[in-house]
Amino acid sequence: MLMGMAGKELVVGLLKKEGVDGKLVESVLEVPPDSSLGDFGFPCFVLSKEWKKSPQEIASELAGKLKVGKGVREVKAVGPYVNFFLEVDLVSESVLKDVWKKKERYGAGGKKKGKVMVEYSQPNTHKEFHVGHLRNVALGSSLIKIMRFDGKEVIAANYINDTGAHVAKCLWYLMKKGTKPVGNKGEWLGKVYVEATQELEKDDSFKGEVSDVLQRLEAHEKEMDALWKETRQWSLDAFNDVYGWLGVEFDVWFYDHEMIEGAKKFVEKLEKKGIAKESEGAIIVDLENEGLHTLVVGKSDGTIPYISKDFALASIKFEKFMIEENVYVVGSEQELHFRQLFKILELFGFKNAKRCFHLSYDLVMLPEGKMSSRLGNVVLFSDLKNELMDSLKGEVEKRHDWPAKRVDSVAKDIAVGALMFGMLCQDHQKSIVFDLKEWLNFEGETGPYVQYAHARLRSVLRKAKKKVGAGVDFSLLSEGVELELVKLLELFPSKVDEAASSRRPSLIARYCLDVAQKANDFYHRVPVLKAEKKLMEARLLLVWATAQVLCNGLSLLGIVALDEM
RNA sequence: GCCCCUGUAGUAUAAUGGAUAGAAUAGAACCCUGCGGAGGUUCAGAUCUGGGUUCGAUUCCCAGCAGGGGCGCCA
Repeated sequence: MLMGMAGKELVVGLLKKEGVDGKLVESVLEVPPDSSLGDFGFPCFVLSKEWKKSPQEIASELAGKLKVGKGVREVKAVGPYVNFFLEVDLVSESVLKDVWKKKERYGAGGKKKGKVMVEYSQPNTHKEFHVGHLRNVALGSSLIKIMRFDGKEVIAANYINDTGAHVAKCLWYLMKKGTKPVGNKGEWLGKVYVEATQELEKDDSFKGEVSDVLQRLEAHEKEMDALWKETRQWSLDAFNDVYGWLGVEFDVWFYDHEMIEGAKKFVEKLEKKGIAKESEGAIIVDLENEGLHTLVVGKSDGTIPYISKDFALASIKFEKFMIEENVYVVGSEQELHFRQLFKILELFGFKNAKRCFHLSYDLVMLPEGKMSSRLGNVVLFSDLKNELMDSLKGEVEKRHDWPAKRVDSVAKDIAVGALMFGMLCQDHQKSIVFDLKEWLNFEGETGPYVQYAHARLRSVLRKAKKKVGAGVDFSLLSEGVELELVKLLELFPSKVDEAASSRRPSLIARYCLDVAQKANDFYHRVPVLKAEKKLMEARLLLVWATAQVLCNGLSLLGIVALDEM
């Protein structure tokens, strides 16, 4: 990166001498699509008006005048572009030495001001955990890793939905049927909830019974409270199993039931400030002028709706945790909800209300359509996990004669790799169509593909039986594929920066794929261990650096870079 | 009805307004006496429609069409 900048400066300097504005050059200078075209390209369109010539003429004129030397090996006009070729060993030396020096910190950004809280996962207790929820967990956990690596202080938060109608429905059915849990209690509870909703659809008269349960719950009736606590814990245990398996962590846990009092107080303050008012027995906030409709912040039966609890939670985040930036990872169907929430926080007067951000993502769909618990076509996380593990254990056993424990552990790392990568490699604004067959196929653009590329590089390093060092002859790395690989490695720090500031983990996933593809290309075309000694040393360093960058990139996605698989 | 998001090979996707739209899967043909075939090589295949802005549009703007989501007491 450092020397990449220096290379850019050399080019800027050369063009400045010919009377081209330096800042202009910096803003438009680009990397050609194919490295055979050069290391940097200057598009001459921008000068066309000022110089009153066609871009092609300008390009050839400039290329003729510019002098080669001092790190710049060649200047060539290609159509409307002036392309620059840098001294190759200059680039590889700076990049590879940089990776060598920083190792697992290569790509990390400097410390940045401003405490951020990222809230994600937010599961409902008493409900099933399916692959749709996995997308949220992948996005949130990866974003946090990326932002931290980029230098931000980030608090990872979970917000458990442990009260409300869904809990009442589940407990109502549980009591009605009097069934006892079998197997994983949390998962079993999720199935009870599905049965409950199906039962409710059959007969309208059950609604009264459920409403009765809800009221007894909110009144903290002793017996009901005990059942709530017990069953809630089953769900929490199940969630923690999932988080543990995925290697996902939270710094703080908030619970829906803890927000009720604060929510009531907040709504009172809203009324005092004249932001909220009474209407038809309910308390509402009119945001019609903002184009955000009218919303209910206090129900006519005296209970508190979902959004008001978010007021209370936001107050805690701003006042107790003193955060400056507030990120919510939540599905796109709640976009209006968050626009309303942020607007009210702003009207209320929170200074950092403008620094609230809803990272919305689209649904995980099935080939036949939307997933729906009601219709029973949901892919449960646990089912997917088990299928993946079965398939992967078989694959690992085919290749290695390892003890069962190691097979298990490696299969798990690959399974997590497949899941996380699958959820992250695509833009979050687009829906993911979930096809189990494809998720069990580990070829192509998948996590295991990247992990495999890494494992092969590590294998070369193992077999070399020679210490890798940075004191090599960099000019020996002259093959096209070697230089392309070096240039890809050079990009990593800027990719991290871009992914963090645009909050797009998918950029890191795509980048890992690019590096893995190039690494495979290199692996097939260029022999390392059979090369002459000096050349082998240089190539070993490149292999080592590539593995390091893949490892750094994968870890930002929550994926283990395996040495053997 | 109004608001938001998305339209790229058969399928699912990538591309700060720039060079030949890049990969993947499925299809066809190949490569283990070459550092791990969970690989690699070759062939074939795509920007919803119509306007506009621009030297230049997959990208930005407008209008349509198609799909998804949302719109005062669900979360």
